[in-house]
Amino acid sequence: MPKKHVVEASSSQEIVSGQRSPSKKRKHKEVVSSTELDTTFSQDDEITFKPSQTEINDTQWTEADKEIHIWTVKHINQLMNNMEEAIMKLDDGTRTCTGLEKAINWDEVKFGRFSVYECKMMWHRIQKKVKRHRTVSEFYNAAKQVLDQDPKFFIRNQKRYTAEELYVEKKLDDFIEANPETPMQQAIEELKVKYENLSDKRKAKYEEKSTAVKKKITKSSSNKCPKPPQPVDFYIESKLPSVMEKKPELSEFQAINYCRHKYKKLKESKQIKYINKCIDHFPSYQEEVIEYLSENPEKEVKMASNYINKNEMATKWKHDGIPHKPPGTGYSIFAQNIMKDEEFTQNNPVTEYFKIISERWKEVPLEEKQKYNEESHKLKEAYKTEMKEKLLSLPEEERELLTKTVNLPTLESLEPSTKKKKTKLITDFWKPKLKEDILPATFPGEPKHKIVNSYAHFVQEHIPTLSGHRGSDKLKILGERWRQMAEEEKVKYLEKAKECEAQYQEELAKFKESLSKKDLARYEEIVKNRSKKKSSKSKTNSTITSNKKADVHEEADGASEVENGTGDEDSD
DNA sequence: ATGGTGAGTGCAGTGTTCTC
DNA sequence: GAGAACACTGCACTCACCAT
Repeated sequence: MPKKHVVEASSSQEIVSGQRSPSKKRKHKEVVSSTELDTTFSQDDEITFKPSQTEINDTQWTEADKEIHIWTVKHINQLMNNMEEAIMKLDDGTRTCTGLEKAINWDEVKFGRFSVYECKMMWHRIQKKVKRHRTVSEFYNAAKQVLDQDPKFFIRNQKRYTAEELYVEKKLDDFIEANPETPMQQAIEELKVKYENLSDKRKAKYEEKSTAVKKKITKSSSNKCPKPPQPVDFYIESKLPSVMEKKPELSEFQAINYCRHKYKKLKESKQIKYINKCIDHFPSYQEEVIEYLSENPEKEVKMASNYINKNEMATKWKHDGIPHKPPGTGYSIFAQNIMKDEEFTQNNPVTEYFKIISERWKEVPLEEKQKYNEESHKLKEAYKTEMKEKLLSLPEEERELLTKTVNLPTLESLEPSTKKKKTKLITDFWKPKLKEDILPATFPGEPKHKIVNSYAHFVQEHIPTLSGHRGSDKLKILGERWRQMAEEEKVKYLEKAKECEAQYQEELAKFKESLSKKDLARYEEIVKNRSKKKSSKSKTNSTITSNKKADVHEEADGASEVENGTGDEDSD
């Protein structure tokens, strides 16, 4: 499994912005005036030169570059010395000029007031001049040397498209060697006939190569950003030749579709092979995109972050030992059990499944339902434990990726207490993460507001005695009792309320004292926000109530209209 | 707006298999 | 991934009541 699965879009953006756009180059070209770059003589009386317009165009000039464009013989010698050192570090005898230029550390080469770009430019000029200076025999010897090392070097870029051409290319050298008298054109014709007489199996081999070449050419010519292949593509790649051989009646397109269909029906254990191939290929895809971006700096491309889909990812994790999520509820288990029955699924239309299941579920006795629910609970707990163990065994980075991509539970959600803790540690308080975290409802450690209402105290004390009544009835009864209560008796609750208020104020003052200036400001902000929310809520509530009332009126009006025969429908 | 609480409601999300 | 039909869960919220 590749360590880095996801490449952030921002990094690819950097690649884009890291390139100098062609327009910028043109700007520089315009700025460099001919008078500035005139050939001059230095104090050393040595001949200097100005870069040609083409050289300026080829180079990425900065404002600073323009000022230091005069090279003397001394400078050239210095550059040569620096280049020698740099080349000695890298050159293993096989590097080409282009390859060397890419690998070289130009920061070590640059010197004095000459920038990297200017040094590069001068090195280009030196190479160009040396090439022109070469004699024909030197050139011939160099070419011969290349040919000895790689006989196909000078023809490698010729693209051959068809399977037949690929066959001819492969066999031509041997054929000519064996038949030195045969003219080239005739040799090609004879090889073409030979190809025609090949077995289908051997032909398929060349067809496969041809498809790959065509694919490569179309890819480069269409200049589209590479896309990550899917597991099914790897399956097609490996199976297509044999499918086409076994089913000659199918066109290539049909054969591909046939492969797709086959892949869908493949067991998960077999799909894993192709999913893994896909994952292994992802770094190559990233490289392709980076290369594409460097060639097309003007394009804004977002690199795919998911190279396999959710299901495939789940298959992969499942295969790697991630426990499979159990069915949700007792009813789900019941439904699942019925669905397992092939007779049931074959004899009923899909849309009827759950109608039938729900009917059967209704007939299940309560005790049995309870059993299903217990089983569900057991499975859930077992899953939680297993999942927790598995997640803990993974490195943190991988765990995060896993929970993000497959929507697997987080470690927190697997904790035994299912209810979320509402109070936060004061140390965690300043960590802004989620929107709701920015302004929570309460401040950690804040004293709870005490009951300042005498009636509320009365309710609090007496409501437990009315356990047999409905919630709404309880307050009805207590309201009645409160009204009948003597004023002297009420004083008790009034004093309690006052006491509570005083206690609350005291606790609040202590709490505020314990806070730092920053925390206090934060707390006050929360209190302010709380009262704002409440007032807006009460406003919306009153609007809803008034709207409801209006609705009721409208409904009543509408009903009366219908009754009176004035509604639109009735009038027709 | 506040205290209390249970019942009820609405919504989002989960699960099942299969097709398009 | 949506949609087909259904059950279920969990959460947030409302409602009922009253006096201060």
